[in-house]
Amino acid sequence: MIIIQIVNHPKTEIDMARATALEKSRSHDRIVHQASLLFRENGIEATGLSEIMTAAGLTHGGFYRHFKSKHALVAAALTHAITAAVSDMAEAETAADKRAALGRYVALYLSPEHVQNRAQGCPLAAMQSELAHQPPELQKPLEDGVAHVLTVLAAAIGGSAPSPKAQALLAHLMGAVSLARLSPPNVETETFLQAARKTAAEIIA
Amino acid sequence: MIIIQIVNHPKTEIDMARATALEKSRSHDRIVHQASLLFRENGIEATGLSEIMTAAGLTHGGFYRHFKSKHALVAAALTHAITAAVSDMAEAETAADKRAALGRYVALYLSPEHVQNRAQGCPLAAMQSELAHQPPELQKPLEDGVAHVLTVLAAAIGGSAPSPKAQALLAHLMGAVSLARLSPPNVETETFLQAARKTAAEIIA
DNA sequence: TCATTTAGATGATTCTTGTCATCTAAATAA
DNA sequence: TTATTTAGATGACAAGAATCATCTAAATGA
Repeated sequence: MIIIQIVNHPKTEIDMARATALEKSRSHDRIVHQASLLFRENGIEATGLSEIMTAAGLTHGGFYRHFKSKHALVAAALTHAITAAVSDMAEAETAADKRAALGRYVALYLSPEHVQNRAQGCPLAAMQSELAHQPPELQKPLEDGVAHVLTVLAAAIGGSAPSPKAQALLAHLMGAVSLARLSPPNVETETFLQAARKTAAEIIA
Repeated sequence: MIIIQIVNHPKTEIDMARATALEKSRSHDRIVHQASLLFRENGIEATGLSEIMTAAGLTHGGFYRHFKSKHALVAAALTHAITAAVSDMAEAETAADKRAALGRYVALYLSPEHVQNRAQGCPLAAMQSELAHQPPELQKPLEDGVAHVLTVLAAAIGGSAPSPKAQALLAHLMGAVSLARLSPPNVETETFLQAARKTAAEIIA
């Protein structure tokens, strides 16, 4: 009741719009977030819209209030995931001891946890081959995202893009996690990741 | 007419069976080969059975004379592609100068041609993320294939599996080609591949 | 109070899959 | 000749997808 009274109180135009707009914005964010998890976990094509909407607590029909197509959602989810990944790296870029921070990031990337946690891990490693088959309108967000990651890595290493070292490092990180995911989880995994960390350190040096 | 006469001539049982069996075997091989190309080029899920059968010069309905399901074809196509890739490497394993032969293989893998030629290139690099989502019955052929590749690489380097060097090398190769394919083709590609070749050489050394 | 807007739900559509029963044409065997 | 086998073709089917028109319930504004 109190809520209703409050709602009925006069508000500024911005406030009035904000109430519903906020709801929609929250739904929007939930859809994007769940999509980014499911795409990484099960693949883009293998994930249906209804699965995503259900995960977001909605039904499939409401989807087109938020996106004009599945492709548009893929773009949003990809950008979302890359942005999150870059902000993980941002620490390495701004930290006092860049090298130490970068080392911590590399150790996190080349950890067994990351190998197992595909849904919350690096979107490039998780969706690599599928990303190459996306339609042209997705290529630009993708290429921009890759370029962004490379810029941040280059800065953390101590140079500026285009940096062959940053490229070699990213390639090595992605390849190592991908290969680890193609092999059965066993005791060798850790020694393999150790070898990958060693190589990564040599690339940075 | 002559042909008919020849056909009507008595043959041994083996010969008689061989004529049709050979036809079927050839169709079978064409299906597997075209599938392995299309899966790498456009993705496994994105490639329909009718597309594959048309590419093999047949119609979609005949498919189930050769395979019990699409999954069975995926397994056959994957094994086919990995076997072909390994035989490319075999030279490096048996050559007099193993290191030089391995160097040639690495140069070929990290070439612009391989980056562009996804359909005929390394199946692991081409289908990476999709392979991880395949059903359990495909995991064993896949893991065996990866293990086989690693064994051959380890032998070429001069050790035996499990070899952290071979693992790090394969990871770097796969990652470099994948990353190159995620970026727009431009002049930087060659300098990036150059950096990747340098790192590969350091891993082997 | 009543009219308008809109986020989300329902349900239908259209398309594409993988799958399979059935038909054909040719080759083999009797 | 006639019967049998079978690789491949035809066509249908069910399941699942993306998409979208329409309905609903609630909130806004007059």
